[in-house]
Amino acid sequence: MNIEPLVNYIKQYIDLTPDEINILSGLVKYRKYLKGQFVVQQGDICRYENFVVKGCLKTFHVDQEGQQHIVMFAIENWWAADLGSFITQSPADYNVQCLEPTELIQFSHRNLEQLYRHVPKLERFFRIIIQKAYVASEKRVIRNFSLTAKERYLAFREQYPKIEQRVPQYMVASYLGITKEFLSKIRAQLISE
Amino acid sequence: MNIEPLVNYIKQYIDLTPDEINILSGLVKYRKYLKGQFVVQQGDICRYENFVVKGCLKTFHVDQEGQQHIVMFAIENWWAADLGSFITQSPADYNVQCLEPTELIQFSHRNLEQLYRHVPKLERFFRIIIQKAYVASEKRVIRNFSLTAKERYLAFREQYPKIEQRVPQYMVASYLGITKEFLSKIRAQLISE
DNA sequence: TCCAGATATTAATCTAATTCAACCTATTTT
DNA sequence: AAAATAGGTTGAATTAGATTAATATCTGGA
Repeated sequence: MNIEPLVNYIKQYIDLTPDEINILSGLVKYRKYLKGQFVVQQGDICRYENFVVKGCLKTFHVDQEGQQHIVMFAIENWWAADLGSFITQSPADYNVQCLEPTELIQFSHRNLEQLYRHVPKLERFFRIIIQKAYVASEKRVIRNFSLTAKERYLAFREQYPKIEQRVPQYMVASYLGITKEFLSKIRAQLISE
Repeated sequence: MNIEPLVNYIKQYIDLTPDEINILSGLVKYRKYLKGQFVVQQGDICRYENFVVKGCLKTFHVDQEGQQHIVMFAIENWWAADLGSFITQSPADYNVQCLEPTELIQFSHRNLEQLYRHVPKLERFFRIIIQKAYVASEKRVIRNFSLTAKERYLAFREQYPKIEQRVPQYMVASYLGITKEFLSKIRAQLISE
């Protein structure tokens, strides 16, 4: 169980004493997944908030017509979960699936509440993390409205170059909210410019 | 200064002692705005996180082409700010403007940090609030991808009936990411059905 | 009461993006 | 080596929604 990446990540935002690190490491699970495995499935309750130690995941929603919409990707030092489901312990709207062999540090709902009690500083940590996620999500809403598909693709490439290299193109298209064919055309056009 | 609505709102999530309420009320400002006034302007630093006691506001972004995109509306018992700007105390991407005479309870960045120190429970409160906001924002991203403009309008009407009655139709269109003309067409179509 | 500005509708034309269908690689599987 | 599978490209037809422009309606002052 390699908890170090998580500790380093947390230390960017708050200090942790060795004692607190011990409490933390006693309240999380370390788990490995194979490529293709589901960490959360739409309709199930999301049991864990997951910190990615290694690997790559996609969070996606399947709509009434059976179409897949990717909400986000997660790689090393990111988080993956259906947070809405996790918070309220109600059925998930999203699936979280491994695109590579993946290792996660998992916080169960109950243990996270315990953790808040024993290390209240972590309440602050998670507030800060979620604030950042929220701000990013709002920016995405605006970008989707004010930019063309091509501009959105360029912004994605700029912002997440590491992800573009790790996931197939049709998933990038799904993340951008366009068809794979149209992304292919955009790319062809960019090359010929 | 009418702090009661805020206290009642907070008490939905955490308990507050009379002492804590006192500390709180000592660290917030109460301010009235006229219709049309700006609470935050794009480019300025967002000084306050604002709780709406009375009134109605819009948060919007003006893009390079000068087009206005409404990110959210806020009415009684909601929050209004450019949270990204507030958190990092950097220039705002959004404007927050009053659509009616409005009364706000304002948390300055510095006072909020003090408040966290004196009443650590509030760290928990704001974490919960922001979690909810984040989940709502993600849902909006998905809805924008998987629903047609008509479906999005119907969802908006369902979810925020009070807001639809209070703001002009062209602002609803902006919130939905469509033109006012197209919204008008959708409405005509819905009536004739 | 009437005017001016703000808001809403309608219709014609235009365009970004989708759909569908065929085809083209690579890479695994048998 | 053949066949199956996953990923990517290309082109023609279609559509959701934008743009433009003209007209209509509503509203709150002087």
